[in-house]
Amino acid sequence: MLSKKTKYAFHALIYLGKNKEQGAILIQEISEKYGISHKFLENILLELKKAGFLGSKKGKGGGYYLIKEPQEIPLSRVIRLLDGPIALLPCVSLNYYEPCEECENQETCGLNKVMANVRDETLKILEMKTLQDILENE
Amino acid sequence: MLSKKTKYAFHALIYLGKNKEQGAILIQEISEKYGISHKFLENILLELKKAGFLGSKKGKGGGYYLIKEPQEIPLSRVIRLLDGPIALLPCVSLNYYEPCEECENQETCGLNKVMANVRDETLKILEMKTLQDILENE
DNA sequence: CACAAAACCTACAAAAATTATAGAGTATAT
DNA sequence: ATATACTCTATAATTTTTGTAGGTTTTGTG
Repeated sequence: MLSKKTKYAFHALIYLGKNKEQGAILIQEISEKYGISHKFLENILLELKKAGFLGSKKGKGGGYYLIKEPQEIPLSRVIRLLDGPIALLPCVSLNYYEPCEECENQETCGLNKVMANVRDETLKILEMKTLQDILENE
Repeated sequence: MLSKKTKYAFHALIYLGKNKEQGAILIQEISEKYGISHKFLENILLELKKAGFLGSKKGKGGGYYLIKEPQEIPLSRVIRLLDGPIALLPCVSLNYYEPCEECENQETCGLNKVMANVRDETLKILEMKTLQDILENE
């Protein structure tokens, strides 16, 4: 399951995507809309900004806005950013690789091989689906 | 990522699958093989037994053994048993459904629709892959 | 039958991760 | 100059995961 952080990130991205033409949007507007703690959402939006999805403006009239096209934001990137690895095991993670402690030889580990396969198939889906797909279903 | 519980469950199933002809196998044998705490593994094997994957025998000469064919144990069932939902959101979980608090109307939620789609695709993989596939790669 | 072996069961403790909050700092429009 | 609203770091609270303790029950064996 996605963490709340990631779920909230998606809600924020969706809201910003739907209201693109309005320019900068307040954290507060989004947090009230979805009943998310203002401060918690603040951290999330900041991460999304640092990752290059959002832009922001300080001071009066400020707020956040999308700086990427919705079709350039695959689910996989958002999930990796907020939740970490998509792979089911650390030893098959492309972005957060770590060997499994209990595994003597990764080369001959059947679990490793099958999970690498699952990862590839999962990534196909999560890289194909983008914010655009979500917006089209709203 | 899978929890350690689920990962250990897979290791145990693999070990029992590989050593099928030996009959009942001690918890201790598995826990030592993979460096898993005996007591922690005990709980896991018990769950696998209650779910109908394993049989057991008490007393001297006792232990655990596989009672299902490896091809009858899809990854999805093991993951659901130990880790819970496979879906990325509670509102699209088939086995652990819960509405999302922040979502007014699930019927018109684009996130819901896309995540239901992701769930279907993910399930196709996790239901197709079985313990048998892992054993074949060992 | 007595005993030892090994699974069964419940509850709890420790550790880690997630979720949430606090408060001071910085940039900007008016 | 001031109010507004994002930025940043640290920390607190909560929940989940991981691990431990200790007794109970079943079963094979001498």
